[in-house]
Amino acid sequence: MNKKAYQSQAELFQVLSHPVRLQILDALRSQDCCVCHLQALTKRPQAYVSQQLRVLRDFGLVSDEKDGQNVYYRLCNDMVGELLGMVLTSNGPKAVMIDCTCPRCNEVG
Amino acid sequence: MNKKAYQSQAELFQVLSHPVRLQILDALRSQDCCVCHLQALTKRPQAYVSQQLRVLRDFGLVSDEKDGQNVYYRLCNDMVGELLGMVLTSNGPKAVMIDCTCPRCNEVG
DNA sequence: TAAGTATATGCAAAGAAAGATATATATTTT
DNA sequence: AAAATATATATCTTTCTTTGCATATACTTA
Repeated sequence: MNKKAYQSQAELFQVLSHPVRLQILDALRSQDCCVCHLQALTKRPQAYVSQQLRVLRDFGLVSDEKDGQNVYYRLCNDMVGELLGMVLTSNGPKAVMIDCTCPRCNEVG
Repeated sequence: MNKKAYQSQAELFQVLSHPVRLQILDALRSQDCCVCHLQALTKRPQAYVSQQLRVLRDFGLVSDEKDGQNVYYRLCNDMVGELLGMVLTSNGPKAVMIDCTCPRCNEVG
C-alpha cells in the first residue's frame, strides 16, 4: 500500500474522530434526521451541529435533502455504516425522548 | 449510547487518523516488527517512529517485547485488526524491499 | 411583506496534535 | 570500559482542530 492510500484513509478516521460527529452518524444509521432533530439529540447549538454536518457532507459520508423548511440528512456511505456497526456497540435504536419540532417527529401516527 | 462512549470511540479513531500510524499497524497485521524495520518501512527518523509507537502502545493497540538490542512490536487488539482489514484494502503482504538490519530480517533461511 | 423558524456560513480565540531535534538509556561488541 | 547500535523520552515550534459567536439565507405563515 502506498503513502497516498494511508493518507486518505487517515483522513476518513480523522472525520470519525469526533464524539458529536460519531453521535450524528450513529443516529443516521437507523433513520435519516433533520438538523433540528440532531440538535435536540446532541444538545448542541444549531450552528455547531451544522458545522459538523458540513464536515460529514464535504467528506461524502452524508447527503442532505431539503423538505420545506427542514433539511434531512442521511448516511450515504455503506462502508462507513458497516464500520460504525462494528465499533459502536449500540444495542439497537434506543427510545430516547427528543424534543424536536420537525414534522416527522410530530406527525400523527 | 452515551456521551462517554462516543468520546472514547472518537479517541480510537483519533489514534487511527494518522498515515504513519496506519502504515505501522498495517505492517503489524501480517507480522510483528522491530523498530528499525518500521523505520526502514516508513522512511522516518527513529525518534519519530518511536513516538508513534508510543501513541499506539499507550492506547493498547500494540504491545512490545524486547529481544536483545531490538524491540519487537505486535498488534494486540483483534477488533482493530479486523477494522483495518475492512478499511485498508491492502492486497496481501507485498514484497517491499526493506533495508532493515535486525536479526530477523537477516537470518539465513 | 413582515415576522418567525430552520439552516448555513465566516471568523477568531483557545486548545490539541504533528514533527523536528536533542538527549537519555540499555544492550552488545571490541 | 569504551564505542557502537537500538530504542525511548523530553521539549519546542508550527500547524490543525475545535468551538463559540455573529450573521446570512431561505422558506413559511400571518
